[in-house]
Amino acid sequence: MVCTANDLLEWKDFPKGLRILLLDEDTNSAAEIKSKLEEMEFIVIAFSSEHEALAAISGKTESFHVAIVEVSIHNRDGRCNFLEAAKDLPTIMISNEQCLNTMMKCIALGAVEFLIKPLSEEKLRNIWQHVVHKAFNTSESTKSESLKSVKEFVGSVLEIQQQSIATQTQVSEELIIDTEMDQNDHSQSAAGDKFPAPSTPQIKQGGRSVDDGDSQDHMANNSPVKEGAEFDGDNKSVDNTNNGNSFATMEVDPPQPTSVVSIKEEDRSDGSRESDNSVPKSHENEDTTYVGPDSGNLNKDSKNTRGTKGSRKKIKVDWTPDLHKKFVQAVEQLGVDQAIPSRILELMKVDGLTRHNIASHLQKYRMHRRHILPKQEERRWPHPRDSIQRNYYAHRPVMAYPPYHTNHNFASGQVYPIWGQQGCQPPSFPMWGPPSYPWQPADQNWPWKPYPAMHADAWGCPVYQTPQCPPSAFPQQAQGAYGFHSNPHESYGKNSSDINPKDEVIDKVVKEAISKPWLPLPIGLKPPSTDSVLAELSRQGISIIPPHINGHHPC
DNA sequence: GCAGCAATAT
DNA sequence: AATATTGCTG
Repeated sequence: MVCTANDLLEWKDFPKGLRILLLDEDTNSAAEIKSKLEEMEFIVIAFSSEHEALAAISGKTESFHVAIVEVSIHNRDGRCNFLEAAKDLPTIMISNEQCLNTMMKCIALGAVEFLIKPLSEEKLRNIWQHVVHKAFNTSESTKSESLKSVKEFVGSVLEIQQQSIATQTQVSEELIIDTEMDQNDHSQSAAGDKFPAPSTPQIKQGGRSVDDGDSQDHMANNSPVKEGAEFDGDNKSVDNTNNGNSFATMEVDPPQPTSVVSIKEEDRSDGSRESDNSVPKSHENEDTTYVGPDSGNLNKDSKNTRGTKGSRKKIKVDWTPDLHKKFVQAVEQLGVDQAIPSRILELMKVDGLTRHNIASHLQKYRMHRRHILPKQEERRWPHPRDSIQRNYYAHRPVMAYPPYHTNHNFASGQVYPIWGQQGCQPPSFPMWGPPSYPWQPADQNWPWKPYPAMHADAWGCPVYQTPQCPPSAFPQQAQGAYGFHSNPHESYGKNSSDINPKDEVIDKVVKEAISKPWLPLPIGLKPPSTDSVLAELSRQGISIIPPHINGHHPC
């Protein structure tokens, strides 16, 4: 029985009526589970053999909304096959054994959750969340009819909620999670239990069902929601796990995890802000990150009537390094030439992001590449002029900064981020990918945001605060620091060495500068004062200073 | 209707 | 400063 969009009424009592495929060879267990599920008014179709179950879903996963499959170390392999065959069906594994290996394998193969028997009513009650999650996180093309139906329903519910926020009475309250305050503990039937185990998804708000404009149907979620809420999104697996009150988190979908975007709402000057009682609008960033780009939300401003796209609050996507990395990966994957917003959006699989967001980011990204990479190349492969010049570039702290980045930033001690994996990164700044990734090249680097990795030293050249890399030519270091490496080959491999000068490098530079003061200083640098030089040397343990330091030519 | 770009708004 | 939005063009 396929469910179509016309069956919305069918979900009047959602999640009652969800069709569940149950596969458990242990007849006693199966009967018990089936009984519990039926008490909750789910429709259970039980199978005692994997073969039958596979036959049942073969080619028509739309016959079910969710599958509950028992697994043990004995039938694990077979279950893997099942998971493979049931890719489009949210599958919950159940077992008597808490075998981490098996659990991981199942999850890795796409199981949405792994529950250990016995299954309590609480555990079973929330399984609908997987269905909803799947419904919202599967591409339209591969989505089964049953999931489409659910999605449609959920979308309609959420929309209704938005429109009647004030009175959150309506229909399936179960799905509603309110936003602002509290949450988490609703006693509602659906979301009710306290987050059961591992990954039981908690839908918190949902929101958007419609895209705004272009959107895809993703939802977004956030992690730290501040005031408004948005809806969920997906899960970036590990990361966005909810902190205790995750608002809109949906469960994760192993096969293709999507991420969530965090968005900040900006205050709008127009009066539409209405109500919100909410919080003092601290808008600024801080916590106001929302997730979910779309309109959604209920809370905050949603009140307005507009339906789908009317008054969408303004939300800002926070292009975190991680998100940017995803973006870059998508671009690289598509090829710079074919990277267009819609495709990037698809590849990124980040809920909440819209094509507009990406277009905007892409615009900036391209601009960076266009303006910066060429110059970078020049610097990277300078025309051999004279040996002196070359020597100079090879050993001096050159100010090889792209125009985009003003030197004064360094001068003022401001710090910059390292966008990319080629540089030494602070422990908290994860590498963006193994060297084998095709995308990693230059793109990932663009220092748009300050990052506490380097600062200007007395010489006016960037120096890492936590030097850990071997010496290398400075021009590159400077570039790496700015994240404008354009040569992928150099990028990895020497990685950290390109960017973080070590103490010895600094020493070398300092010594050289001291011993050859007649050499030109890098553009943009002003000669250090003797005092600063001495201070720097002293700081680095260099006490012997050549007599000619004061401007006398050594020869 | 989308993509891309530039200008402008937030 | 970083993004979003808008207006235009193709």
